[in-house]
Amino acid sequence: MATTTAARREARQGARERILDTAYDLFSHRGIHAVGVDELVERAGVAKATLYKHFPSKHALVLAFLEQREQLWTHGWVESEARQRAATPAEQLLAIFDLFHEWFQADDFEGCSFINTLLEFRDLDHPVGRASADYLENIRSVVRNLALEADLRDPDAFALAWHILMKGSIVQAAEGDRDAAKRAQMLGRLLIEHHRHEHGTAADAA
Amino acid sequence: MATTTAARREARQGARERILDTAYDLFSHRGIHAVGVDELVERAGVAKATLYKHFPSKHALVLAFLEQREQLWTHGWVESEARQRAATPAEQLLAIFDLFHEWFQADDFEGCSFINTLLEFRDLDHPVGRASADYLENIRSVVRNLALEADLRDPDAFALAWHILMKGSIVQAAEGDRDAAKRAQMLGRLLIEHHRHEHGTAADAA
DNA sequence: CCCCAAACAGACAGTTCTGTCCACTGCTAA
DNA sequence: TTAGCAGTGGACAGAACTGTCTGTTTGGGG
Repeated sequence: MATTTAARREARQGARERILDTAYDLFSHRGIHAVGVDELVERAGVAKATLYKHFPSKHALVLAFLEQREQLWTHGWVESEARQRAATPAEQLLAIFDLFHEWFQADDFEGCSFINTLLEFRDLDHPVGRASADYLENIRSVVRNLALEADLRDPDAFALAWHILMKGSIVQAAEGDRDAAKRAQMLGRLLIEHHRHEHGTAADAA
Repeated sequence: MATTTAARREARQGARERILDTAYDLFSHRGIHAVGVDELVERAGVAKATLYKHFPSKHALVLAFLEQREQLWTHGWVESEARQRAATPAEQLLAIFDLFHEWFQADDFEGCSFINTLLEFRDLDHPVGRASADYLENIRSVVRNLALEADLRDPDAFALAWHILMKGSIVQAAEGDRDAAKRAQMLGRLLIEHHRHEHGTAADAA
């Protein structure tokens, strides 16, 4: 009953994909340690030995999940949607928070898997923690590129500050604040204004 | 060797305190699930039965830890230090990020236990997740009071936005950005300016 | 037709975790 | 002196976890 014939046929033509897709669903919504290998293989309709043939360990599967998350979330969703939804780079940056606003309304809102996984492992030396931090850095890279295109002053500092807004709003959404994206967007407007070239870098007085 | 006679004498005059202190250290630095009861009782120099006499379960101990965290961190550190370090309420708000800056330089930086625990349990219905979210709300309450004293416009919205900066900078510090507090402070200045009464609430144009 | 590679189910080892229990010890107060 | 109480150390049950292994099934290419 757990694995129907149909599921099996599916499995035949891509056990690895089924495993990775299932891992994506489970890991992103419930975290790493809360999902056991037994549950994972059952949900994927796959034998345990098959999982361990495709992935040498659970950690290796976690790394593959994070890579998938970057493809689907960072690039496939945030970057591409933000670029499509607005005309100018500055508006594209702000559009990130329009996306977030829709995301935060979801009942099964899962948060940022890179933040979640990093805090779950809490060790930048561990391969999984390291990978999480690296993928977060790649998000900043997307932001930095938009900042460059928008001709903003000091794109590196801008991206770091902008990312604080992104992460802060995501964590706040996990707390239950459905309007967190709107607040972050307002702050984003102030930040963009602050990084306009016309804007002086000089002292803001005491 | 694990429990010296001195440790034992200590235990005698306050086993509960020793357990809670040890839980505070271990849970705040390594998270909840990563710390087992066996390790905890050994580090506390206490018998397992003693722990379960004072706390009916590990979850109950986690709740006591979170309460302790609010006392020591939220009120005993953030609130009281911020109020002492500056004269005006607006400067006291900004002083929060001076505190954070010092905090972020620590080699054993542990992050915000309320965020960490909330994301670890990822369930606002679970008592531990609920408590974490509640304690985060209490942090906002501290911010809101300072905003009121600073006579800022819409203290509730201000506190929510300000908290995004606090949490975002903490997560970014966990990634390794030691200057995250400075960036958040700069955003904080913009936010305070935006909430000054003289500042118009009216449309910011399209 | 038949063989082989891939996937199957599921038992198993070994560890780790929470929580319970029991017999023993030492201090303190009546 | 003695009774009570708080704590000790360690064994134990029961569950859950990762990873291994055995033997079986199945479908497609030579």
